[in-house]
Amino acid sequence: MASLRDVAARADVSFQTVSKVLNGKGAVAPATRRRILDAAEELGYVPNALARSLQSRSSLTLGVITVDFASATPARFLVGIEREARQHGLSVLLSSLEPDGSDCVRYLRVLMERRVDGIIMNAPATEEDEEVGRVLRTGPPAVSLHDIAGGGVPRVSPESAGTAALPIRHLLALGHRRIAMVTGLRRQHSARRRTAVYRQVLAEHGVPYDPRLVEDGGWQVEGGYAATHRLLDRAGDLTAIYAQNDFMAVGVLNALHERGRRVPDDCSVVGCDDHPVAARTIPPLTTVRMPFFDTGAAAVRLLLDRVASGGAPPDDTVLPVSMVYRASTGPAGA
Amino acid sequence: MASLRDVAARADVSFQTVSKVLNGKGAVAPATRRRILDAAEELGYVPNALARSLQSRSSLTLGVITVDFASATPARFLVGIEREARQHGLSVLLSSLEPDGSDCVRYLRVLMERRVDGIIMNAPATEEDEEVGRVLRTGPPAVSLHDIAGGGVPRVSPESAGTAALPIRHLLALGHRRIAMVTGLRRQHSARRRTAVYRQVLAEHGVPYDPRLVEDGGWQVEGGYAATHRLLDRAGDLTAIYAQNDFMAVGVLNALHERGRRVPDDCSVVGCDDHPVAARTIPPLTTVRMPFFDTGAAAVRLLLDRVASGGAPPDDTVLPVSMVYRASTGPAGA
DNA sequence: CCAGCATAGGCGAACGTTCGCCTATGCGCT
DNA sequence: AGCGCATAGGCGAACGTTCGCCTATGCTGG
Repeated sequence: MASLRDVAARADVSFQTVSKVLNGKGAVAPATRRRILDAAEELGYVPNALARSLQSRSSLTLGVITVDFASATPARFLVGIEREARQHGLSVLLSSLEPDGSDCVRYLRVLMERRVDGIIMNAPATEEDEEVGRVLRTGPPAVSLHDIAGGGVPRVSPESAGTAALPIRHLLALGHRRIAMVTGLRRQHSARRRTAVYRQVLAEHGVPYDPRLVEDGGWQVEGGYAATHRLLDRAGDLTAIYAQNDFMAVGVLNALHERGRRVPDDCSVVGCDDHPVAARTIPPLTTVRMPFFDTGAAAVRLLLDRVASGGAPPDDTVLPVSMVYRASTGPAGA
Repeated sequence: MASLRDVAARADVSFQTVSKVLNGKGAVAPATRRRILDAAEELGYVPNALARSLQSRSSLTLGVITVDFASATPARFLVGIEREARQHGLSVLLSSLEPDGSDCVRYLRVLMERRVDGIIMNAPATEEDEEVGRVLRTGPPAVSLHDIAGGGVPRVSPESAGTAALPIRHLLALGHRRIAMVTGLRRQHSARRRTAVYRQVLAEHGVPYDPRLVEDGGWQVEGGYAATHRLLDRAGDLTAIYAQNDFMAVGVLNALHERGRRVPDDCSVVGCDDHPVAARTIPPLTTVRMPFFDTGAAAVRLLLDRVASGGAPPDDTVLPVSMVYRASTGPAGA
């Protein structure tokens, strides 16, 4: 692969002059310029970004560490991140983690070795990992979609309280009192926080908390399905179910169908995320719309601000969520 | 950020000796070794992969160019690619394209500038782009999940003929004759190829081809929904629908439900991909299982072979697909 | 007692850039 | 005629590595 020197030799100038021409800096005579451009063209010269980065001390790369994005949610964050990064001329170096996040520190190190300009974390599994927090604080500027142990890393995320409060209030307003919830992996902060909000909103409306109405669905379709069967087995009087994401809600709908419970007449269902599929489940799903792409984009912008300013970590950013009302919810006891 | 030189100064040796110690090459006295390791530790030394790549002429990076992976299919390929790459110690540089693939050449150039060791393409929109083919042939070894104009780039993909032949044969065996198909974007090769196979399989069974039974669903849930309504409007006698992916099948099921057609009694439905959601639609969806992760992984392995051997592009790799039978299909006229 | 060799570590060069500074040429002005 | 200045382009250095080769020291064996 041709280098500046090769082009220079062919155009009979010094390689620094070639650099000048190719970067449009410095004064160069039109004829020389032409000769250099031709030589570069003929040799198929492609600049070496590695060398450039080495010299300029900026790799124009963002590192992204994400939970396995085979599921919909992380993939959509990732899309938002990638799109925004691209718009700023940055490349994205992608690392996905084991489900338990055990290899996070290792990948952080790889990103640091590659001198990425910034790091975006989307790894709920590492929320309590002190080591991850420590490494993040010593490395390049970082932003996280989740909590980071020990702080110092600004967070950008959809309003987590709202994702539980909105649907529960909606169901309460419809007259429901026995409201079940299918959670994501309960050992994760985000699922636990939503559970706390669930309890609090119920309490505000004078509805007692019943732990038998909460089941772990592990974020997956099958988990939502199995959780619903368990819920119906031990709390058959429930009249509504909130699933913490739409995929689990698909499993919920299926299980209710199997049990002969009509939706929404016998049981209302609310999902979360507003995945395209939610619009066409049977019945179409009332759900919480999450600003996935915007969150990813906001994370990138925040990171770039940090890189540019070099200042202290800014405040957390919270993006609003909203309800989408469809046919899967109705008045209690209809 | 500390460099070899900084560590060397602190340990009072030459920086090359530090390099030796840190890479475990060459003979170094235990005491010196200790001093160097301590110095590196104290300074928080992190090697500079950029400089290393410059010298070693290998970036240990794979470039991936993919269609927008907000939809399920490309995301799952990507996961397969990323997992396999990780296992080989390679990082993944991610670029996603505009829907029309117009920025493909630009991103290829970025990858070449960054001296990636190989390129994996997952961009159906550029299948006919001659320029893309040309650039790919001059760059580092590449592998594509789709066709590349002008050839020279080995292809790794699920068996495309099977994805249409299997479900159509299944429906024919159930006695269906009026079999409709909801395609992906029809201007793409893969969708067109499946249409050709659809015609051929029908012909083999003596069933005439009726263009009114084929509709474009554009790969999306809503597209599948709208296409089904159009199909029912103009060919109400259909008894089965094959949707070229599961998300469109969700839309198909919903539209049939709206029209009061029971599945599978009044109309059978087959999807494609075996997305987790397919197992819990109402009714659960008969579908084609695609080896997404395996395909991504196979692409990486093929690419690594090419990088290692430096040989000529190997043959195309085709991975088998299979049927998953669920409740959405049944005998015709049941 | 010295050749020979293993061991420890230094040193120069190269990878491909960018940047700042220096020099040579030519021209206009007083 | 001579000064100064703009223009064109050369040159050295630096970014942080790795690699191969060289040298100094000390030990072993004949």
